[in-house]
Amino acid sequence: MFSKACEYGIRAAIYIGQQSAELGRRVGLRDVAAEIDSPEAFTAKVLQQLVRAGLLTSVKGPTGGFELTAQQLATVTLRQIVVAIDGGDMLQGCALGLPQCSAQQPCPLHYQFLPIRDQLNEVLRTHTIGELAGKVHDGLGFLKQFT
Amino acid sequence: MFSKACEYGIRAAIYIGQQSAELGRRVGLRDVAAEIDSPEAFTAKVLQQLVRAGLLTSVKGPTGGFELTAQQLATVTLRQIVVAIDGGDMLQGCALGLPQCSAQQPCPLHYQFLPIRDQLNEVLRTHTIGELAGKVHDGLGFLKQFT
DNA sequence: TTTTTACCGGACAATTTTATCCGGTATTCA
DNA sequence: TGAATACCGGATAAAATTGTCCGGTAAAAA
Ligand code: FES
Ligand code: FES
Repeated sequence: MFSKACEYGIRAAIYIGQQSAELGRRVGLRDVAAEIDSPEAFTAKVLQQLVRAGLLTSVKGPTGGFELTAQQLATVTLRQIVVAIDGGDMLQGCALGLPQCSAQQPCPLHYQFLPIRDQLNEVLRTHTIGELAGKVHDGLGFLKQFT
Repeated sequence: MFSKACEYGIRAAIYIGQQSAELGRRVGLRDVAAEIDSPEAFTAKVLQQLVRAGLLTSVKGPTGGFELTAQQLATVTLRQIVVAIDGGDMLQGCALGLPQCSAQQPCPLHYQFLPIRDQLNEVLRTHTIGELAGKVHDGLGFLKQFT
């Protein structure tokens, strides 16, 4: 579905968002990688992408780390993260890989896949990081497997 | 969504199925690759996978090529092709990459993604190659872009 | 039987994705 | 000011995916 980079990016953003929202504190890379169970250096690259895209904030030096501002918590959507990392192909492209998806020359699956893709877009578009972070805080969602 | 190999495999199977159903003739690799606009040698690898999985039939020598029997046309589903090439991860795995998707420890997107994944499974499970081949024959579906 | 056709199988190569390492820079704190 | 902290950026490497090449095998036709 999503690339590994995108999976890490989403999980990281939600974790950082939860810490920002509930505890008002920044979290370091080491902490993030441990809490979402991802490779540290690779996660750093993904977070840098998100920072450059303006979807989360970073601060250098001691007491530094990553955080989501109140504004980011309320407005950054899953879709923005997915687009920033994976691009829009999965959100617009043809399921069978035709160079473009359109009703002009639809692939044999076009009309079956449209509602699925629309629903995916809807989910990604209507959920903010703050909202998902709330679920984690309430114990309704997990970002790694606890044995 | 799907891997390139899987996209080629689905398009190829539909094209071969259409030729088998409507014209009762086998098609060669060169023909397949041209009609679905895919790299020839790579497509050969994918077709070999599908033959080994019993989802389509190949015949060597002159007048040989690939075909779908009447039984295969009526019973082989998209899901079988996807599973044979990409495996079942996209059909069962967690959207955020957790090692397993379950309501025991759901990721924050679990309940939003379940209906999407269910609908995807339903589409793949309920459409046979013969059915999709019919759309191509009727001009309702395309397997490559005509300019 | 010989030749030709076309799939099969394995090795190989290019590209993309995933992952690591390390020095540089900015920031905090003593 | 100096030292420690932690993100930044580029280079590098490993792995997976995508793509190619070529000789081998089976089958049909001459
Ligand atoms: S043309 Fe294939 S999904 Fe629209
Ligand atoms: S646990 Fe993530 S989709 Fe089910």
